[in-house]
Amino acid sequence: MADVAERVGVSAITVSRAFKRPELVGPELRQRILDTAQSMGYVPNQAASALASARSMTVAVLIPSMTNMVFVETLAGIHDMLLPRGYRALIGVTHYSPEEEERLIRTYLQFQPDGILLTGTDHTDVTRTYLSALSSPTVHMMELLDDPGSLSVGCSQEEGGRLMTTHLLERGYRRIGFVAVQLDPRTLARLDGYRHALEEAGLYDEKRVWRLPDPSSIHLGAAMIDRLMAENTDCDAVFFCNDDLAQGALFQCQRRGIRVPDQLAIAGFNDLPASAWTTPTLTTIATPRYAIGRHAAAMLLDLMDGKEPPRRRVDLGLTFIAREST
Amino acid sequence: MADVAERVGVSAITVSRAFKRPELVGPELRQRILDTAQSMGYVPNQAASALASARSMTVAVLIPSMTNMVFVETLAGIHDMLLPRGYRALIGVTHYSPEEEERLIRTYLQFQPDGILLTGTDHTDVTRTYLSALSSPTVHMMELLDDPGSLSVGCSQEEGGRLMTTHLLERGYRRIGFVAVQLDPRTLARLDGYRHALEEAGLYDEKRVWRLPDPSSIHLGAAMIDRLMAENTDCDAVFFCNDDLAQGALFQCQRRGIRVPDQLAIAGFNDLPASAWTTPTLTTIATPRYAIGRHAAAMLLDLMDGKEPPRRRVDLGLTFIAREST
DNA sequence: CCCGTCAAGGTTAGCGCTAACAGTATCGTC
DNA sequence: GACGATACTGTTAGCGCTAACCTTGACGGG
Repeated sequence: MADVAERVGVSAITVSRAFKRPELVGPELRQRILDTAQSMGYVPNQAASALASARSMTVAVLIPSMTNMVFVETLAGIHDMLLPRGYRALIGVTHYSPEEEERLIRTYLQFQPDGILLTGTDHTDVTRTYLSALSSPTVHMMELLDDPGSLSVGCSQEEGGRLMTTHLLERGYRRIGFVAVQLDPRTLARLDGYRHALEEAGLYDEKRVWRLPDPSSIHLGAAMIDRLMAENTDCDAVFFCNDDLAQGALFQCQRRGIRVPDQLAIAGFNDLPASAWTTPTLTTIATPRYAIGRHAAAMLLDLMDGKEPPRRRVDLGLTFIAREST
Repeated sequence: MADVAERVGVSAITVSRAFKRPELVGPELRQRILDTAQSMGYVPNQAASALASARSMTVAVLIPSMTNMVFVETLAGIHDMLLPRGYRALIGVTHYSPEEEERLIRTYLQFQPDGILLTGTDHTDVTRTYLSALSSPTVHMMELLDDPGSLSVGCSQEEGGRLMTTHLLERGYRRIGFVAVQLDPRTLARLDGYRHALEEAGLYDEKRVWRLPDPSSIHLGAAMIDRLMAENTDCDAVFFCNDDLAQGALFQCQRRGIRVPDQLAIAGFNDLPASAWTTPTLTTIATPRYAIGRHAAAMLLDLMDGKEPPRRRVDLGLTFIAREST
């Protein structure tokens, strides 16, 4: 920066301003500075800038998984919102573990992020201590928090579970199963919604619920159909906590000649792209994950500007999508 | 850091060393320092560290797309390799545009990355200038470079195209079509492989090649089947440049009652998870994308340590997977 | 012509850390 | 008992930038 300044014949601060506060430098001088910098291959040093200004222009984003498209799309929303404003996302993958999240938080605090985006509400006490000791704002994504002190953007997973179960009841199914995998808080909330809806109808039966800690996959969904058949289940419908699971189930039903939905109805969650194309097409619930990313980032931008966001809790709702599989 | 040092009764540099060069500090003093830091909520400031040490412990990673699982898995490989060594990835999405890539490079150079990972070999001149002026090493992923001055980890896309086409010829197909979308260099290399194989067999016909700039999707694959039927194509096999495209085609064939592979054979590329489960299952070529990420990161780690990597060009090969659709 | 105002640019100091070099005990060896 | 090696800790200076304050000159109103 000093070299550029000398070449142009100004002081270093003017070069700094030409980059960071362009309105404070005369237009033609500014252009000369930028051109000279370009020709000299000069690029401002972000570490020095962060140190001097106490602004890292960085947002730490923690998501449970990178291979789950749901979070990747959330990330895209965050990205699209932050980049134009000059902020960069520092992405961490927690693998659904609050302990891993704590470790990542510790690492990422070293970057003095100007804001933090977390997935879910399931954090360790240490994580909570770190965050409350921090001056940077934190926004929680996916699930909604009732605590008025916290900021959250998401949708009600419990309502999703309830919605789908109610739909199945309306279609006349009475022995509705539920397959829960991963067992993260969002899956369990969907399970709660399912249970409440069935309890209200007097039809809840624990033996129609399968809980598996494995990650969701097509393969596992197919394996679950085999298991249900082997166990001679009496289910007339199965609600899978995730679309890829349900897709695997549909594939396997097709292979085994199980007629869907006549013999067994199948429902999913999240509306992944392939769900509109399977045979039969999959009844599911679309979650606004891209919008969640955008909104959470927008809220964070407000907070980092020192503004109070319009709402501290934003429910972006769910879209029920009835298709052929139920 | 000064506060922690004072509390423990040592100098600041000892605190610094307790974190960054633990072997230089006596074990029990080190523990006392770490405990005190923890209790005071002290976390080292990465910006100051980067400034003083001229090491950002950051690697810039540029990928074309976040919604394409192929690159997400590559990212996972990179992540898994870099994190244990203390490096962080700064992820940029180029949307398949060399100009966007140039813009991102400019932005990310501000972070003084210790290394750079790029996808493909298609870069603007300005990007190349930036990189050659830089002291940090760069590794190219996915495609292989013949230039001995460059470092690359990937597999031969052209060979992939050739492999699949040869397989189709061996199975007796003679009027083999190709659907190319996105039209990025990797797709075009597969198309080249396809063309060369057919030319050698004297069976290449330009009218059986479809080129579309749109991104790959199930929807587009399904639409292509409709288009092929509407155009009354004489193809007995179609090689889709991507699995999701091929999956869409399979779904649509099933819907329209087109028998696969008897009436029309269908092949894909990349081996996405669902391809083993469609009806019929999809013949495809598995690409070692996770391994590419790991290897590229490992190569970069060597270079950042000042070591020369064992090889400057690593071909991780392809795996042909014959299934029911051909 | 004085004064206040404003735009454009400069000076000074310091952000929090670590490289490089400089001690200072302690120990074993001859 | 002198000497070098080893293990640990300290001192000094500076990384590249920007916040906060300061200077200068142009301009316009009364």
